[in-house]
Amino acid sequence: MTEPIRMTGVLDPRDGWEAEGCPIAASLELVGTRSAMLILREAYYGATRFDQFTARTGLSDPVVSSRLRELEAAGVLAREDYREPGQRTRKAYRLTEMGEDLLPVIVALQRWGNRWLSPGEKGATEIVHRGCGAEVGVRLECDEGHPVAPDELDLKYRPA
Amino acid sequence: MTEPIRMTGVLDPRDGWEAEGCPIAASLELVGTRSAMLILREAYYGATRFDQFTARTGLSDPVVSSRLRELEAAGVLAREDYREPGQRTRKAYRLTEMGEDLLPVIVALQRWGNRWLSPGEKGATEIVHRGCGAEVGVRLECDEGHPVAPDELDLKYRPA
DNA sequence: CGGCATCCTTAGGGATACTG
DNA sequence: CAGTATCCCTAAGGATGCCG
Repeated sequence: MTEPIRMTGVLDPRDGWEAEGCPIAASLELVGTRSAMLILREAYYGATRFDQFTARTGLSDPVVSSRLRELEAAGVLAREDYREPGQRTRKAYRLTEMGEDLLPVIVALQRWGNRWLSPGEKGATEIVHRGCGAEVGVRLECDEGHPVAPDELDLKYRPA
Repeated sequence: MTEPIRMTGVLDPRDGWEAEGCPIAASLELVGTRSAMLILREAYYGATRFDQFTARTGLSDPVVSSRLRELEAAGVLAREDYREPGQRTRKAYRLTEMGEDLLPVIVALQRWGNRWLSPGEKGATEIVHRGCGAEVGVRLECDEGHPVAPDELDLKYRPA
């Protein structure tokens, strides 16, 4: 065990972040459920139709129905009609830019689960770099393009 | 909206990943609750004592108690006694290596929430690179050190 | 201060059945 | 195929109270 990551720059811990202002809490309100995450996982894996989501997640119809509508309302998914030549109209759920931007969260969870919770290497999946074949993870980087170590983080609070 | 991220390399979608083998699902079993994430957030922000976790997360005592024990049992946190000179013994919860390794998940959620859910810029927090001051996010990278674009991902299934 | 036991409420989620 | 409505069960979480 190493030293805990230290974040500075907040005067009083009670000043604000634990409330609704916290973007982490806000994110969790929307995608913090198991069902939402599993549906997003399948969206990244290429699912677009209702029955694909139910079959591949193992979630029940009503749950998938609710989550899809919530995610659509929030702007994470977009529902569109599409018609292949000679086929009838179908519904497709596609990731929006907002939805795609969540990919690192899923990749980070995947990587962490594989590293620390893998039930004896069996039956697990791996996300790899196409071509290169190496497993893909996630790395801290600031908007200036610098790689960031865990102990170089500051927490900044923007008061209202 | 752009094209969905495509993952290839799995023959039959039903072949395995949706079940217990999925490391994402496994991760969610452990840290997929709001309370677990908020407690981890505070651990990264420097909290170590019981009352810090309750005060800063707004969670009730019993919930904090349960989550702390679960996270400790799983190896994410370690409980240790410490004694400052002249003080009585106190309990401290510290992140293990396994726990620190989850940091990218929290940072990714924070960044996503800030970008897409920000409630009007007010009262929110930001994680910045110390010194440089730029906001910190997360970036896909493979074990070979290559930066990875979202459309360069392959899903690999390792059967039992 | 640092918790756990108890009780209660609500949100997550499954089963079944029904509609366009 | 693509859902919705209803019903029910379980897990998440708050309030209160007690105890070392």
